[in-house]
Amino acid sequence: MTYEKRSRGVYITRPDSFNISETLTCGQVFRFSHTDSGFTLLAHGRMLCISEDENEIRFNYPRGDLSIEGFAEIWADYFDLNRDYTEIKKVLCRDDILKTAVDFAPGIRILRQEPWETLISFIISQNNRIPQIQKSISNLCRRYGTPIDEDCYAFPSPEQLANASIAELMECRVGFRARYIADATYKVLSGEIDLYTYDCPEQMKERLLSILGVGNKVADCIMLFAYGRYDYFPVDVWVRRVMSHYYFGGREAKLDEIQQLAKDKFAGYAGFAQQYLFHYARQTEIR
DNA sequence: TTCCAGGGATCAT
DNA sequence: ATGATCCATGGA
Repeated sequence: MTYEKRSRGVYITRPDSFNISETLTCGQVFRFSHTDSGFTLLAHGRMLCISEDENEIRFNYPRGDLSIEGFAEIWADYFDLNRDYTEIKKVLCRDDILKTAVDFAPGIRILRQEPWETLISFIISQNNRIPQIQKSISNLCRRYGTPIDEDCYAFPSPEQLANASIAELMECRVGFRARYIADATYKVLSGEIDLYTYDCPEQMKERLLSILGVGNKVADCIMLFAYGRYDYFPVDVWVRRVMSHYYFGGREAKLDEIQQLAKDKFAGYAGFAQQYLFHYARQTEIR
C-alpha cells in the first residue's frame, strides 16, 4: 500500500482492504477514541489523528509534523501496510461462512501492537467487557504513564507500573486482575521474561503462559496481535459461539475441536479469520 | 435481583 | 485429567 506526504500529514489514496473504523473498532485494540472528524489513536507513545472517506485515509499529529519517514518507520508497520490482504481474503473467502464475515468488514487489518502493552491489555480483557477494558487501561495510563498531550498518556512502562501497589491497581478498576498485572510486571522487569527476543513462537507462548493470569486465550491474542503470528486462533466466548453456530450445527463445540477445525480450514491465515469472525459475531449478536 | 463479560486460578473429584 | 467454583466490576 502506498502513502504520500501532503500538507502536514500522510495520506493513503484509494486504500486497499483498509478501513480505519473497522480496524480500530473490531476489538483488537483498546486505546482509541472517536472525534468529530474521525479517530485519535494512542500508540508508540504518540497521539495519531486519523480520518477517512471513500477515497482516502488521512494521518497527522495534532501538534508538529508527521513526516513520511516517521510514518514509514512507525505506522506502516503498525497498520500492516506491507501485506497483501486481497490475497488473504481471497483464500479465506473460499469458505462461504468466512466470505460472509469478510464481506461484513472487508477493511479490517491486524495491527502490530507492542508486546508489553498487549500483554497487560489482554490480561485485563479476561472475563471483562470491552468498554470496561478501555476504561481500566485508560486509568492505568493516566496514573502511571508519561503525558503525551492534554489528558493523553503513553502506556506505562514496566518500570512505571512497578510503582503501583495491588491496592492502587484496584483503584484503576482492574478488579481481581490486579495481582496478575503485578506478576507480569515483576517477571518482565526482573528479566525473568524477555518479551523482545525469542527463538520460536512456541517458546514465547510458553513464556507467556508462565505469567499468572495468562492462559491459552490471552497468550494466543498476544501471539497474534503483538508478534504477528497469524497461525494462532484465539477462542473466546464470541468465537466459540460463531464457530459452534456455523460449523458444529449449533452444538456447543469443545475448545480443541474448534482449534483443530481452524487449523484445517484456515491454516496460516487462522488469525485473520478469527478477527473477521469475532467482529461479525459481535456485531450481529450470533448465538 | 440476576446474569454475564475477548478467562484463568484454584479446588474437588 | 476433567469439572465446578470463584474472582471484581459494572451494565443490561
